[in-house]
Amino acid sequence: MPELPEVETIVRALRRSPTDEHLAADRRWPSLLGLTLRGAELGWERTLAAPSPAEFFARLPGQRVERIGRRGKFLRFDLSRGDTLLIHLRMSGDLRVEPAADARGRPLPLEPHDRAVFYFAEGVRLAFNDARKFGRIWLTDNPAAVLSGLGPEPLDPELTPADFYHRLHARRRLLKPLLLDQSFLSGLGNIYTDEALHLAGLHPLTLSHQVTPAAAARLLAAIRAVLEEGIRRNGASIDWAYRGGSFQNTFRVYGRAGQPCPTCGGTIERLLVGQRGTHFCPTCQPLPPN
DNA sequence: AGCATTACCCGCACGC
DNA sequence: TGCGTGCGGGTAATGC
Repeated sequence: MPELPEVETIVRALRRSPTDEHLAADRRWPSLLGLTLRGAELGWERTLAAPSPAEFFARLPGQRVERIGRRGKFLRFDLSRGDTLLIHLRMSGDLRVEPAADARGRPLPLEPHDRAVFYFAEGVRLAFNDARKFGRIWLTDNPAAVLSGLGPEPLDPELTPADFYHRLHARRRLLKPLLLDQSFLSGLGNIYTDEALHLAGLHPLTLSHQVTPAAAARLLAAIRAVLEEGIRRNGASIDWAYRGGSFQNTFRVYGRAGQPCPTCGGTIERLLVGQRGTHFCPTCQPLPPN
């Protein structure tokens, strides 16, 4: 489900200080910062990518959450004994923070599809819910080994239009699958890629090495614009996975095949590119002659 | 050799 | 009921 803006929204919510003014209004997200892990349980063992369940259960208790962050579509929790907890939500993963027990101390029931649950000494728990079971969790003292293949962060100002242009020309690939490739750029998924290509006026089948410097600059600006708009709207909520965000209300092309293009009024088309549904406006996003 | 492409796989829920 | 589809990504096989 989640792409960069959805993961960023979750990270910001998990990070919020308990004294934060919003917390009183939204009890779904007490801050996890500073809380101490007491234990965990797994509802689906394969959700744990590493280490073994035995080692996972042995290493977790007693570690405090010192930092919460994001790298690409990974959530990252730095713990107090040098370990890092990494969570990738893949297609259908979601997180909840909630009390672990009621006022009488009775454990509260879990939801269907809760694959992992982290219990904290302070009485709250973090539940990882994932209907499709594609999501993964790592507990590691070397997070760089898991994250090392990721390309640059699209919102990092150190990534300049010139860098981006050079990266595009270092490959000879279709723009759509290239932008989805996390080793090229980290954080984009199917929705924001289609939205960015439309905003930049580039056909998804454009070859990366034929993008001009001006078009590369436009594309990078469009990627940043759609990601920032997504973050501002707390992400997108689509299909049966509702997460509170509203970016879906501003989709220009994604999921709108057969409907009018917001720019020119022409009809949005849908293609299959690399097994992924791809939505675009043939008028606003012409395919350059080879 | 190394890069790019394609097909397939992984569980499940939903709409038609 | 059956089929197509999906906010992701890993792997294997094939092609240039």
